[in-house]
Amino acid sequence: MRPSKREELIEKSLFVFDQKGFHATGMDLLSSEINMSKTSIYNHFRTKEDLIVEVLRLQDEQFRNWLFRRMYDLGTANQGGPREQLLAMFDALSEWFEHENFNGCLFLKASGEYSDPAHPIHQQAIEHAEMLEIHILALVKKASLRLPEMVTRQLLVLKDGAVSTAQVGHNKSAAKDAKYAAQSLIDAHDTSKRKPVQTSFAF
Amino acid sequence: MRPSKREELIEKSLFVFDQKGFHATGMDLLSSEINMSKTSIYNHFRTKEDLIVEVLRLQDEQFRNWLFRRMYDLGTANQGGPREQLLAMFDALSEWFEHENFNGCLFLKASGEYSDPAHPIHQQAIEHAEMLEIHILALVKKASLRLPEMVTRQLLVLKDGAVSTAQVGHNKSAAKDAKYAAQSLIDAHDTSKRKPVQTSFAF
DNA sequence: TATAAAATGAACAGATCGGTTCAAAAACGT
DNA sequence: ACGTTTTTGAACCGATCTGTTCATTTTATA
Repeated sequence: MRPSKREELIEKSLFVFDQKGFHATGMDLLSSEINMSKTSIYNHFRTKEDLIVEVLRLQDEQFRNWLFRRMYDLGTANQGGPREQLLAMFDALSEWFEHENFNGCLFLKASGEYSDPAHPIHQQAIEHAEMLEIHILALVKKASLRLPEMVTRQLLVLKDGAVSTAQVGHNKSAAKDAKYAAQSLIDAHDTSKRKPVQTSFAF
Repeated sequence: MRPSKREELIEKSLFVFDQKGFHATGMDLLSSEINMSKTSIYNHFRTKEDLIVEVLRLQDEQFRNWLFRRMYDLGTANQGGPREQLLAMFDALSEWFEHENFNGCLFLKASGEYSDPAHPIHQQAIEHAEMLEIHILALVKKASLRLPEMVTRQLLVLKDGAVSTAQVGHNKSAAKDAKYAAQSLIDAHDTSKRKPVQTSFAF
């Protein structure tokens, strides 16, 4: 069994599921869209759901690789450090949103169509989020931010909010808005800066 | 045509679609779940998609009514003003997330299953977001925050991020994290407080 | 070039899809 | 109590669903 054929199947299925949705994509349609016989598909995967799980695994790998690489490249330019890499996440997101094939987050859509958290497909969405959190947390700690776990979760809330806002489409500036919000958050927790005053006072 | 039967149909369908998804819910199953004959359903609605649009209209009305009422009640306690109402949005979200029937945002799921922005179902999701934005913007302006449009979009990004984080389920503290982030944001744009310093400086 | 492995198309299975039809029953307004 | 409206169940339609079967062709390896 050549690995390339199987990989090609998963990659092309990823595109179709992303564009048309999981339940809305029938196996006959998928077969014709990716130019592979249904017999072959079922020779590689026992069920449609098995295929979807593998599709999500590939997307997890591809997305994380792309995002972290992009954060690094954009963030380390001009002597940028971990703080700049964190902020570059939102510039990377912006690039993603502008892409012609952007159609929302596959994991978000997967969790929506398979809402049982115990379902293997939903589990993949959960695992993807956990993997992202590990990497972001490491960067937040490198940036010496106070309350690193909370700041990490907040940055990921901003990221997910930008993604879902971009998916629904009511706000084209989601990535930029999220970036400015992230800047405020990071500055407010930067140990190298004076702690911002939280209570009101006169000038 | 009695309005009560039709309303009952929409309300019960709302629950089923929310729990099982749109494509995953067949009309025969829906018919039995809501105890109404398929003939009657199709006497009220020409197509399944027409029904879904009406379901989303009801959800828009119910959710906005509930959220704004809850923001007002929670936010105006203890002499709270618009600032407290805005922050109360995240307390309301937290209540929602804790509810036994919480299954994510119906509009987010709708936009995921009907990704064409021109589709009437997707349009309902967009309109819902716009209606929310109008109300939040009014509150932000009442709170005399600088850059009210941007702050509004940022607060909504935090809200959507908390919702999608709670849907995927990898973070139970999403509402609380979003609230703290919102506090930072609001304080940073409060005209009655000293403008927070954005550049680093020594003590 | 011979042999094994993999991919193909097309038919098939049983279930379900969205939607329609119709005669009978139930609920309604007056 | 009447006639109208609404609801019902069940059968039915053609299409599509996930998944299987199988004989044939293509591809890779040796």
